[in-house]
Formats: sequence, C-alpha cells, structure tokens
Amino acid sequence: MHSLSEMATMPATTMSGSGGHEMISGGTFSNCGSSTSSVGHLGADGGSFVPTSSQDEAMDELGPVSRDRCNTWPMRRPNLDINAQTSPLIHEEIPEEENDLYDSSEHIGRLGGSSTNSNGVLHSPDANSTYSEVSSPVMNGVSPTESNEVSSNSKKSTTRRNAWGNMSYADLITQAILQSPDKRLTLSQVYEWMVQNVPYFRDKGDSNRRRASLPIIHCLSSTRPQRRRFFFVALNRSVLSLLHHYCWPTFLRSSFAHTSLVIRSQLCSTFFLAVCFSLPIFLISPLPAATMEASSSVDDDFVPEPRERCYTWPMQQFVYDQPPPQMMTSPMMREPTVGQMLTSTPSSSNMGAHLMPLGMHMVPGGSHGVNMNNPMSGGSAGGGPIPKKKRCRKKPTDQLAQKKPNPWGEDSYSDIIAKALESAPDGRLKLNEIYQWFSDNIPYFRDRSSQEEAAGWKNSIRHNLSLHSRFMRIQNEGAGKSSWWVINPDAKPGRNPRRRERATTIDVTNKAALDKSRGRARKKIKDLRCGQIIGSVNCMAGSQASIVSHDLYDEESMQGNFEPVFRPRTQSNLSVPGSSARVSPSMEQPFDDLDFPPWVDTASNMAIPNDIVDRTDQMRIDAARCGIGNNGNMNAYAQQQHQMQQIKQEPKIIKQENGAPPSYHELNSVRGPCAQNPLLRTQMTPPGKYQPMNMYQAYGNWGAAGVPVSAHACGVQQQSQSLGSALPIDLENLTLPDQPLMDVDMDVESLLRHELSQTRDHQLNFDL
DNA sequence: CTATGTAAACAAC
DNA sequence: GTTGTTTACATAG
Ligand SMILES: [Mg+2]
Repeated sequence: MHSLSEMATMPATTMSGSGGHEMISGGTFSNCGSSTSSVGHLGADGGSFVPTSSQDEAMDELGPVSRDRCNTWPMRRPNLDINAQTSPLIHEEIPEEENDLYDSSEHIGRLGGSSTNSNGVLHSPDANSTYSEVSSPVMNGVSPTESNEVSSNSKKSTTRRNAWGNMSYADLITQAILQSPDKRLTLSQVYEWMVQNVPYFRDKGDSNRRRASLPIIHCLSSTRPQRRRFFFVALNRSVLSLLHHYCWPTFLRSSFAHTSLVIRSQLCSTFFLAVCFSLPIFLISPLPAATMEASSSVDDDFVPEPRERCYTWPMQQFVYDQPPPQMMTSPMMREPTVGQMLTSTPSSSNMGAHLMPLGMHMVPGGSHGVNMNNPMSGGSAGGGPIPKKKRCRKKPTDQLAQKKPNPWGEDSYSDIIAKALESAPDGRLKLNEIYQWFSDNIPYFRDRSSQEEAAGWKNSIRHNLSLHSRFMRIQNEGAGKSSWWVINPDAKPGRNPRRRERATTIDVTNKAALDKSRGRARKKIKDLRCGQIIGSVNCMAGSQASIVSHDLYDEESMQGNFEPVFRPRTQSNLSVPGSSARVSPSMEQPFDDLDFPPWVDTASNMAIPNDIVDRTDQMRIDAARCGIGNNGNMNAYAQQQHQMQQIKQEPKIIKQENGAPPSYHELNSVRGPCAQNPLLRTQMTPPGKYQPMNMYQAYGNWGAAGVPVSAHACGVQQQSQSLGSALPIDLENLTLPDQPLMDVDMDVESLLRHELSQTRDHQLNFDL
C-alpha cells in the first residue's frame, strides 16, 4: 500500500477573509490578512460574510501596495457592477447556510434557479434511492414531460440558465453525490450520473469516453453542523502543485472553520476544475462522519480554534498520519495517482543498500561524462561530417550481477526526477535544482559532479524532463529564470511517447545524411514560417507539449496555422504524427489521455495546460500587513517563508514590454493568472533544504515519510479581476464548438477565466 | 516490441 | 553557457 504522505501531505493554506472579500468584490487581492482579527472574522463567524463598505475599507487597508503593473495578479478593476447585481441572490444565501446547505435540496434548487424554482427545485433525494437506481434524480419533483422538455430544449430560455435547466454544474454534481450511497463519487461516476440522469448530457452521447480515472470524493455526510463545511484535499503533491499553480487554494483542516465561505466558493470552482481536469481532489466535509470518523482519530481530535492571524498563512501543517479510510479501502480508487505510482516502485528499499561499490574513478557503469571510448562522439564539433562510430555501451558485468538496471540503482532518471520533485516543498524544482538533488542524494551523480562528468547525466535529466509527459514545465516568468518543473498529475501512467522509435526504422547510415535530413526539415520549417500555410499545429503529444498561445502567432486565421516566426525554446514544435492537418482541433483526439466529461468538447474546451506561468517570485508582499505578530503560530517553514517575504519585497517585477511585441510571456501571463503564493518557495530556499531525508540511501522510504510538508497559500481571488466583464456566464458558452480561435491554449484560458468569472460573480454558477 | 540511457543537434535565452 | 526539445541510437528485457 502506499503511504499517505504522498497524497495527503497537505499544505497549509487558508484563505483570508479579505481574500474572500476581494474575490467577491473584485477588488485587489491581498496575500495577507491582517494580524488583527478584523479581517479574520469572516471565518470566525462561520462565513457570515457580507460585502459591506466597511469591509471594503478594510480591504483597501489591506490591499496590496500600489504597483505599476500587475505581473502577479490582475490590477484592480475599476468597478464590477455586474457582479454586484448578480451576486446578491446567492450571496445572501451563504451566510445562513450554517444549517445544512448541502442537505437541503431546496437550497440547491434555489441556487440553481435564480428566479423561479419551477425547474431548478430539487426535492430531497429519495432516501431509498441508491446511486445506481435513481431514475432521474435531477428532475425529481418535476414531471417527466416537463423535465424532458427542460433538458432537451436547447433554445435559449430566459428562465433557464443552462441548456439542461437552471442547475449549475455544481448543483448537478451535488445531486449526484448526494444520491450516492456513500455520499461520494468518483469522477467517472459523476460523469455517469450526469449522462444517465440529465437528458441533456445523455444526448451528448459517448458516455464512455474519457472516463475519469481519478476520483473526486465528496463526503457530505457529517452529522455535525459545525463540521459541515468543506475543504478539499489534493491527494498528492502533484495535484497539489498543480492546484497551486492554478491558484486553487488548498486548505488546512484547521482553517476551514474560519473560512467556510471562502472555501465553499473556492470549492465550487475547484470542484468544477476538478471535473474538467480530472484532478484527484478529494472533496470532503470536515472529517465526514461516514468515512473518517470511524477509523480516523484525526477527526475527533480536531477542533478548529479561532485564531487571529492572516489566514493566508499557515498556522500549522496538517498531515494525515494515515490515509483517509476511503483511500485505502474505497474501490473507487481504482487507478493510482501519479504520485502513488511514483512511490510505489517496487523495492526501492534496497536503495539504502545501494552501495556504490566502485570508487568514483572506477566508473563501472555509466558512460556518462568523459567517455573514453568514443573520441569521435563530439558530433558537431568537427569540420565535416565524420562517420560516427557506433556507440558501444555494454553494461558492466558487475552491474549485471547486481541486477541493477543502472549503476546508481534501481530507479530510472524519470523516477529519480519524480522523487526529487516530490521531495521539494512545493513539488517543483528548477532544472539546476534537480541537478543538485541528484548530486546531493545519489552518490553516483555526486561523484560525477564535475562540469565535464555531469554533462551527460544532466543531459539525460533534461531529456527525461522533456520527453515524459510525467513532467510538466511551468513557465517562470521573468528574464533569465528557468522554469519550474513539476509532476504532471494528468500524465498518463502507461503509454507515453511514441516518437522514439522512429530512429530505428529510418535507414540513415551516416551522420551526414542525418544532419542533412535534419537540415532539410529545419529548412522546411523555416520556409513554412515564412508564410506558407502548414497544416500542422502545435499540438500535444500526450499532454506533453507546451501550450502555445495562438493569439501570438495566429491572430485571426483559424484556417492557416502559421508557425510562429520563431519557436521559443520552451515551446514544442512537434506536430502530431499521423494527423498532419488539424484544422479542426475537435476532430482529432489529442487529449485521449485526459479525462474529460464525455459531453465536453474536449478539444475546444480545455486542455491540460503544460505551460503555466508562475510569477511567484514577483509578488510583492507588504509584510507589515501580513500579520507578523503571530509568527508563533507558524511552523518553521511558514516562518521562513514569511521572513523571506519580508526580505524580499522587491518592488521590481514590472517587467514591462521589453520592446517586444506581446510576448509569449505576456500572453501566458494572461492565460495563467496565477497568483503569487506568498508561501511559495523562492530561489532563496534550496530544494533540499526541507528534506528530512537527504540521502539517497533512504530512498526506499520515500513516500512513507520522506515528503516534507509544504505550506501553500494561494489566492484565487485576484484572478478574477483580470476577467473581462464580457466573459460568458454559462459554461455552455464556453463549450460552443464554433468558437473562434479555439485552441488548446485558448480554451484553457477561457476555462479558467470562466471559472474565475464565476468566482467573481459570487459563485453564480458553481456555488453549491 | 517497449522502456530506458546516452549522445547530440539545435534553438532560444 | 544554460535550458529545452527532439532525434538518433544502443541495450535490456
Ligand atoms: Mg515533459
């Protein structure tokens, strides 16, 4: 079994009341609350938050300092009156939700139907109905004909918010979950429920497509009202990091009681996001009685206490001592998450015994570094095409005898990289940090740290990072900054690249020919770049390619996909083998490895963004407003982060137009309105610093205890301000297949923006 | 065959 | 020189 550390190491993240307020008001985002309780009271009273002028003032007080330009979060928008009009309805419901928001179908119905409940009202799920037996739970209480009419009628109706009725996705999901026996469903079961119970989705057909593999479990069965709040748990660090970079906050259990409103609203977004992106997120009520109370003591001990501090900072870190029961026993957990797979490599326990038998100069195995064997291997150096001598890499007999696949041990580069990333406090490392991790933790590489010797294995690391969709690069905005590398939680476990084999089939005998052909290819590309229309598009192989903003290169032509004038180093130029012309992105299935609801127009609606801009290092924190007085409540890590933030404070950023036209980064910055997480590690903290086990010898214990806890705080609110007011309100609008400029990148952005717009709009759509 | 390691070309920074 | 992406090729299973 997997230890829980890899999936339940929860970063402490709380949302400050001010954050919640900002989210609603559309004001600026503050990463920090105040040290006083004035801001925190939002959570203290259980979410009875109402945007008032006084709070607005408080907000202003706490708001970020003025800045020239928003590189980390959107600038304050003048006014979002639209929200003010749309929100109150839902808004007013929230404060009172203490009593059973989720068990009250009426509430849900009301949320779903803003004006009339004729269609949106949901009756309480039949107590006898089981998940599998529900006939048409969504339309309970609605006459068959009526319901049918509602859902099948696609024409716009002013009384209907969505094509299927007034219920939001969250409403539907909630219904599905509530009607399940265990009050929890996997994502695929949610899909199934949708398809089975909502005619609109049923009609979309293809219910078996893109089944979810990663579960969302929603436990709402807590009997104690005070615990009937939600937070979500990223099951592993990978997800965590992704959430993190998406700016979806994760929460400590200790924080939820104070931030229920925020959490709920965040949850809704996350909820939806989870559905769309198949994030393995657990949605659980605070220690749901049904699933956790029985076996987990964590719950019972846990009593959230009010606290006076910035709720964006972690107070304490919450770590499951053991996996939540459902994770261990639930049959729904069919497919392991990436993180689980990473840590479930067989036998790494012998890593500890992995003695480097040979001195660093004996170099039994690897041909890395100074390779004596092949003096000609410097391919391009020579003047002319030198026939390349065949490489001969025989595995040394002693290594064979040890059954070790590699001179350093069992794990592949990929495995080691993954472990490095997982060991990182934020689940992310930069390339050189990965290098360092190798050197620090694995003797073999440590012994080959010289520039010359390291070139080989570093190359291999880079190669692996690029090659495997398992790893995801996150753009680190800022000149000269290398990207963050994280585990890609959406990577498909099994299959991966199908491009490697080509070499074996190509019969090119000498390097000259190879280079020549390569040159031709290059030339061809360059020619094409000069204006020819090519039928390929930057596409994703697996989920591995970077997402390219077509806004950049392809202003308005959906027909002609011009190659970019140049390809950013970090941008894949791969085209899909087999499908040359992909004029219509929805035709091909470049996202087969992604799990989307069947009815979702995957190609047009979303994709896993592999390029995410991270502007962590650019945030500016006003330390004075961050509740510094309560450091005693922080864990060491948080304190360190805190100090760092105080130290940092560099107002710089403001990376203005470098003379360049709307750059790739610029566009990325729009797409990835990721927040700067005040708790994110910066470059000032070396990756290995928080590692309890720094030795590769302890390798086998990874996953058990080796993953340090990290604290994350990530506000989602600030994103909302960047959203145009013209954003579609209904998800439907985003899934229209004929939306122009529809492409991977575009869709991610729009999806996120949509989500954010929902958030801004007071959870108009997704609030439960 | 696939998975992996290694080398290297190339490009952008 | 570094960071990334790809391709090529070799070996093991
Ligand atoms: Mg990759």
